[in-house]
Amino acid sequence: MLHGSLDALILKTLTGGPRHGYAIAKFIEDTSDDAVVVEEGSLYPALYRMERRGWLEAEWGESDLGRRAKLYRLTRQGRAQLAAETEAWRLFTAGVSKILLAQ
Amino acid sequence: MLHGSLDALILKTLTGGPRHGYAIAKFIEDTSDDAVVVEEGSLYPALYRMERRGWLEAEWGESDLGRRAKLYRLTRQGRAQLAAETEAWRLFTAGVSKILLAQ
DNA sequence: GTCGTTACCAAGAAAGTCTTGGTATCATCC
DNA sequence: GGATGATACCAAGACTTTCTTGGTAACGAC
Repeated sequence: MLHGSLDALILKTLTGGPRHGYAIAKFIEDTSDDAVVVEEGSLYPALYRMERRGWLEAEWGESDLGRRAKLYRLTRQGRAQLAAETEAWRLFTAGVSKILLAQ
Repeated sequence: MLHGSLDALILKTLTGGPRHGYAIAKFIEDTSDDAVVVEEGSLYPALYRMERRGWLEAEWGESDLGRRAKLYRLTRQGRAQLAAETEAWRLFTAGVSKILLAQ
């Protein structure tokens, strides 16, 4: 259950430099202490979608272990999208918290 | 964009006593300062779904203004569901925040 | 030589939400 | 007296995201 936050999480992960899909998922899971789990069936469609929209660019390269991997990096549009989604997320969760966590 | 939080928001709203659909939506919008907007096309399907699952019970009655309205109230199962969803939401948003709001 | 990890991809199903439309009553304002 | 806005409900279908399940392949460890 990613609740529409996956795009922002991927974009944010890539602010640390280019990464391949598998590494992005691992970063999100590790950093969130497994509170956020990214299934591959969610991850790759999200990457294609975001590349198609111009938020990411991909090229084939190698992983740290020397294996074939597709490396994604942020575009300028991706950075703008991240800023917008982060602010929207902040506002939305603040609104939900006012209701859900009251009392 | 409700990101799967609508069920929990409705359940929480009903802890304040029985309300009809329109009043639930207004409460959520007002309490969140319009950060969370509930479209009717999202609201009513959610209410049916939750009634079908035994989280809510409905009966016809009157609104504050004396108009015909269907009043929903929480069941015991609904309370349990609210507790579970609230905790899941808390954990999930904490995980997302660790990534998205870092730096 | 099987298992776990790394790495990618495809197809279809499921779920939730949104869009658009409809019904009806009542109060207010021009 | 007619339009508008608010209150209150409902239906149908489209859309998007996510999940499930399956597949390919290479590598190391046991």
